[in-house]
Amino acid sequence: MVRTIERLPKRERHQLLTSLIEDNPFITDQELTRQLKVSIQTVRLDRLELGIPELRERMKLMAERSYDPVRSLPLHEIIGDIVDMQLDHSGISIFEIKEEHVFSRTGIARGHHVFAQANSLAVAVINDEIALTATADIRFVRQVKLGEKCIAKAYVRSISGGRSKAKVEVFSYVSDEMVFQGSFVIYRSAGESVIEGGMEGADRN
Amino acid sequence: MVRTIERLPKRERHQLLTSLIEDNPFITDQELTRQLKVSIQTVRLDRLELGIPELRERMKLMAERSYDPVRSLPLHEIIGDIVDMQLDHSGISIFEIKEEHVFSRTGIARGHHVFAQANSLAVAVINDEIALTATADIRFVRQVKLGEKCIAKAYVRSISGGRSKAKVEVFSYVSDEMVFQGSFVIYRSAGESVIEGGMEGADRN
DNA sequence: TCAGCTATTATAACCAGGTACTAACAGTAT
DNA sequence: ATACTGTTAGTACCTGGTTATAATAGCTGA
Repeated sequence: MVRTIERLPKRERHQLLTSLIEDNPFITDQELTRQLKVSIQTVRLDRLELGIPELRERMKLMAERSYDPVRSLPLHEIIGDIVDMQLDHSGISIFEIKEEHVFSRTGIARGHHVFAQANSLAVAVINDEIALTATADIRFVRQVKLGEKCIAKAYVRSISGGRSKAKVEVFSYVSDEMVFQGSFVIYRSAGESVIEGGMEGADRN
Repeated sequence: MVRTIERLPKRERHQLLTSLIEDNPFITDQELTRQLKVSIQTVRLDRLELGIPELRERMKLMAERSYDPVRSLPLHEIIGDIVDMQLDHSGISIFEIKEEHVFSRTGIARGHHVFAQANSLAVAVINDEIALTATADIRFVRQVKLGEKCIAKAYVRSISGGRSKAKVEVFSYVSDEMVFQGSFVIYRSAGESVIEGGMEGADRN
């Protein structure tokens, strides 16, 4: 038969359908019919097989996610992904600079995102129920730009003051080049009452 | 007639309807009918009068808002609301600590939010096309807790280094009590090329 | 007292964007 | 031939509405 050139095998069509919906969740089956050049039933069978819900369900899920005040914020716990962690000793996290972290005009990351990565890592590396940043001495060595991956390394330098203070140094790199350096003093509660003057609490079990 | 006790005058019903939808945007007219004890037609006329779109439109709007990568993030430009601004001299912003800024267990604000307010204010107060944080020396004096309003005051202390550097001090208060203090060095471009070592760019016209 | 008004309710037709099911047909494999 | 896969078609039904038209109740002013 004159198998039209357009027609894809099922597997490929499934992939295409998935990616079409992924980068436009607001697309209707009608539209998909047009783009995939198959009948609307096929589109629906495909969605069924792939477990992709109907348009309205997709919108509802998105709306619900954005309505949840906790999940809707990216800066909840630790900023960046932990890739290595030795409590009370050192830790490493990676944080990719995306559109939402930069100034649109310049493509340069806003400083507080780089700070947030370093700060949350410094707090996380302290093995204690509650850890709070007391002071920080930071330096932005060079700009970090859109798309760059920022690797923060934290080292616990000392635990002093009757175990109530720790000094943590954090260095952030973009491929071997240092972009940020910070020296943090973290207060820690040794299971006791909250220490005055801090700013961070770490939820940990 | 036995005007049922439940029935509200139109005005009050409108208010109630508005607030019902406000704190549960996922409610259907059917549900509203039950809660307001009027017919579904009345509910719909009310929505029409009040310009409240149907459930699906409401969900769509929410989904679209959360899908827009720019609008979906609260930390885009300046953190906190500017209440006073004298460029190259001083500025004040207010930032309310909400659920999303604190550790759930302790109710204490994460440090980088307080830092972000101070940092973005320090950058904003510099009257230049591009302003970048070079270094910061900061101190969290005491914790800031859920619900507290953080008032940051920035003062430009000096403009030196051939107009390419500015020193800005920021003090943050919760009702007269200082909670944060920071000393920032901001690089500025006097309309020239970008200076190395900075981290912030300010979009301004 | 009665027309005129607003507010409310009822009824029906219609819509988008589906689900669920049943059937038919083409091509391919066994 | 038979069975199986993939695709298309058609129908009934669903939710959560819209739009339009009409009927009813209650109050108001002259």
